[in-house]
Amino acid sequence: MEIAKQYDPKQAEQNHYERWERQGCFAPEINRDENAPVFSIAIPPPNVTGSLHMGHALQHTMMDVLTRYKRMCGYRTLWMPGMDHAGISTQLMVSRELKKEGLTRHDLGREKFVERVWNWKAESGGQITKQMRREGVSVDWSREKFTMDEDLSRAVREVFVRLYDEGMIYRGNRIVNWCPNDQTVLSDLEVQKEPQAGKLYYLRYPEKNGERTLTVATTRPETMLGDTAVAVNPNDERYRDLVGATLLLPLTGREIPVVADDFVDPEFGTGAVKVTPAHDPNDYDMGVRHSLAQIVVIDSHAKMTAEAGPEFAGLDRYKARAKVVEKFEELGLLEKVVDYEFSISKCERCRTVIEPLISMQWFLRMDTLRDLGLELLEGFRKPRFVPEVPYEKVYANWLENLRDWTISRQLWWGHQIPAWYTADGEIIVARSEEEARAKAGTAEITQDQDVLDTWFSSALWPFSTLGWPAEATDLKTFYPTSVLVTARDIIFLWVSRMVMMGMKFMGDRPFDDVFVTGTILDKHGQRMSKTKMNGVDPLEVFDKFGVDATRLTLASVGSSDTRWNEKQVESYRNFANKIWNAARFCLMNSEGAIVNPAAMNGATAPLALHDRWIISRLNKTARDVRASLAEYQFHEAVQTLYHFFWDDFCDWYIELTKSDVIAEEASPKRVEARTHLLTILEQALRLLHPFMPYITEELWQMLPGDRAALLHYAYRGAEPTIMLASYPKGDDALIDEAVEWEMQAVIDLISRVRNIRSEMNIKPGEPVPLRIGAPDEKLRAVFLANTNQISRLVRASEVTVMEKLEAPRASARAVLVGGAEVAVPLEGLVDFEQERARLTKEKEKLGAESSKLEAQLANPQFAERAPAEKVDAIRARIADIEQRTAQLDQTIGNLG
RNA sequence: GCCCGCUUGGCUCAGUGGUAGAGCACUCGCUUCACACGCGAGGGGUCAGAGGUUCGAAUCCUCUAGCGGGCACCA
Repeated sequence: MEIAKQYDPKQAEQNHYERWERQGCFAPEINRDENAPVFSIAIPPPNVTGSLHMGHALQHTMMDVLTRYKRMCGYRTLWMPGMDHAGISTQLMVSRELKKEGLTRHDLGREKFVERVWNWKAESGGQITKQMRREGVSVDWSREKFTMDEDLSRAVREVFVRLYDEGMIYRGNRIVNWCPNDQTVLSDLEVQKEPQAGKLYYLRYPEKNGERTLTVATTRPETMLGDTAVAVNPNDERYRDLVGATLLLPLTGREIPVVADDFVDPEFGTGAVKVTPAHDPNDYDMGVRHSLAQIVVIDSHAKMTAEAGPEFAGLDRYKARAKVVEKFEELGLLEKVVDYEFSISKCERCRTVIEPLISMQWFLRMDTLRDLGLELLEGFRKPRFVPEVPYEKVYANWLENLRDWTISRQLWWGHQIPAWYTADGEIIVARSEEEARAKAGTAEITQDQDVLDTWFSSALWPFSTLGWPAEATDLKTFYPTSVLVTARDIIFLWVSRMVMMGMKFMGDRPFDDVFVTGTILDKHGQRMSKTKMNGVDPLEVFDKFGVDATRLTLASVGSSDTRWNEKQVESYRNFANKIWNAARFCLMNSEGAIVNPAAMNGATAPLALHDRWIISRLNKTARDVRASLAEYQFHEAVQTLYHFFWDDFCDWYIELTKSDVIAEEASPKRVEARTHLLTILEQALRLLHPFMPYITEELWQMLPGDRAALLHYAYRGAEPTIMLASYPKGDDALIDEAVEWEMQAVIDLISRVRNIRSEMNIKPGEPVPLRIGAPDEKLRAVFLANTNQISRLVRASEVTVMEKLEAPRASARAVLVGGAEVAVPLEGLVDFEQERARLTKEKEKLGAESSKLEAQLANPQFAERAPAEKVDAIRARIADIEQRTAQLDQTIGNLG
């Protein structure tokens, strides 16, 4: 068989995905076991804007590892793929394209514009699915969904109508976050606070009847044109007699009252606050409490309105600010201006400063929904956050302080709000226009022009994608889903809302676990972002190092943030090559043998020590990987697999079995060794498959033997693929500590001799005789049984095992476990001084360890309070050190 | 303002009460018939600092410093 010396990831990446998909391996229907347990994941739908970034690749890798693993364990698995229409982002993206043609969306009109977005979506979405296929994700494409699909839109309208009928959705004229650039309202979560170096202006407002003035402090002087009161704290002695007085608002001549309100902090500024109910959320609340008028002086484009007066009307808010300050100065009413740092709200997407405005919008009351979420968490600890700290607390805290959700958006791209208005302004909320007409009793109705916040439809994702509101089989089978894998920045935006909507409409949690991944930072520790241009494109990494190597790197990220480190991908690329070459060796020497798990149960012939050892190691590895994955410890799983394959399988097992495997003569022994080797390799490939789907499939398909027989029973009859082979169990009965101890003794012996060779500068090709003394009978038997391997691995000319070591004075020696000792006679080669130094150094090392342990043991309280097994372990270790030290002393003494 | 996380060898990160780990980098030696994307052998850390709890602390508690993140209506 001809196999390339170096692994070419591209070839393997092209060979299998299409076949897996075509044969239905990703669909749950591939599982023929009616009693199979269920595992399902709803993908966090990527936005149809743009392409996939490293964060997607990270999450997709983890979800794919889990899905492939569970599938191999015989679960009926569904990983549901899909995309999000991403309202504002997508609309902005297409608007930007239009701008290049010198057009705005208004030139096209709503219908044509939306059509154009759909075209754009088809193109961009196609790119994304292509990229996902490259990642190797085992999602069921036959079920792919888009948040604006007809069935998902139906779910959105159904939810809206039901919530409206229950009085949880309402329309109201309230103060909201307005983006003057995007011309839409935003929810609190789409607004970002930024520190801003600004000024605090102290303005004097004169009393109407009297000499006094009241000074207020503000960061936004231009809003004074809309002031309808000044508020002070009711307990503030300084202003007590002013409460109820009337002030003359400068520049306008308007009479405004001084009111008392607990909100006012007497310590801040002057202790008197100007109240602008139409342009500040706090003032809005105060205005409601004191029945103050709302005077709108800033419009939706952040320009001053006619209400601001003829001098200001039409001015930009910042120009107006300067002018107001100037006027106050002229009037001698500007007390002072001080530097002041405060935080400013900006639009998350376009960075424009948000203008708080009073606007007619749709809102969702969150009180009862919030309680559903909190009850689930407090009563059932669901969802279970991994890691629990800090996410559970952060999530609970946010829920507790939840405010109503502004769900309408002044956009064209999205789910149009299912509300209609009659000529006389009556609101009809219905599932369709027909239903609305029927309810209204007239065809003369017009639909609300706004669309819903993108996150409204995302909130329904775990059940809308499964067919809700229909009583679909998928819904019964796959809801609730098993786990949600996501980044931490959408816990509020998305996770919490899915929980609330799931509880409300399904009466059950949308997922059991929430695994929150870390973030991949650039090499300087900065977040990757488009604006900073510091992102690393996953496709480029795939091209350079292969998908499997990249997946291993990403799976190693875990739940804490990690800087991108290409060296690490390179080391996993090397690992892939190692796997390739190990398999290459197995396959080049496979004639006459096949993969045969039954041949390794020891029933037909007793197994060699190294066979029993690798079986034990393999099962321990499987057990540990399973335990790691159960806790989403991907990093731990990768480490376990890496060291099993490289250290145990390649460095030791292949080398120990090599002499039998490459024997020139065909013999039953050779067949047996080859069978064992192939069988272990096959098991190792299965262990690796969820992490490295391409290389494992590529190699698995080359293995000799009946591959169909290797499939998990749930997939009997399917086209053979490693995807459907059963995941190694990690059988405790096959983990044998005694065998591992024995093998370890051999490994240690070999290592010590290699150390001697290296330190004594013995040429690698130069054979040396080896004399082993082992007073312990069992240990002696182990060495005797493995003289061939030992001889081969240390390049020994001869190996002599005896009870009591006898060796020439001119030998290099090493002390082993159980009182055993090894000597390498080196007539003429041993520099006695050098050997003395070498042994003395070893003795010192042991001495240092021993004195530490002695000190610990000497503490009477240690023996008293520490658990007995700890004390025993230390005593045993000290005894071992003593024995070794005594032997070393003797050896050094013999040097003369 | 409140809350949280991180600080471990040159670099990137594991470890979370019982003698400090990995990969990369480094040193020495190897074209050993799977692999130089490799093989063998090594060197290197008082686990940010101080105090405390404990028989025992990188690991638990307190404080300090540096870095990062989240939340908040301070005009």
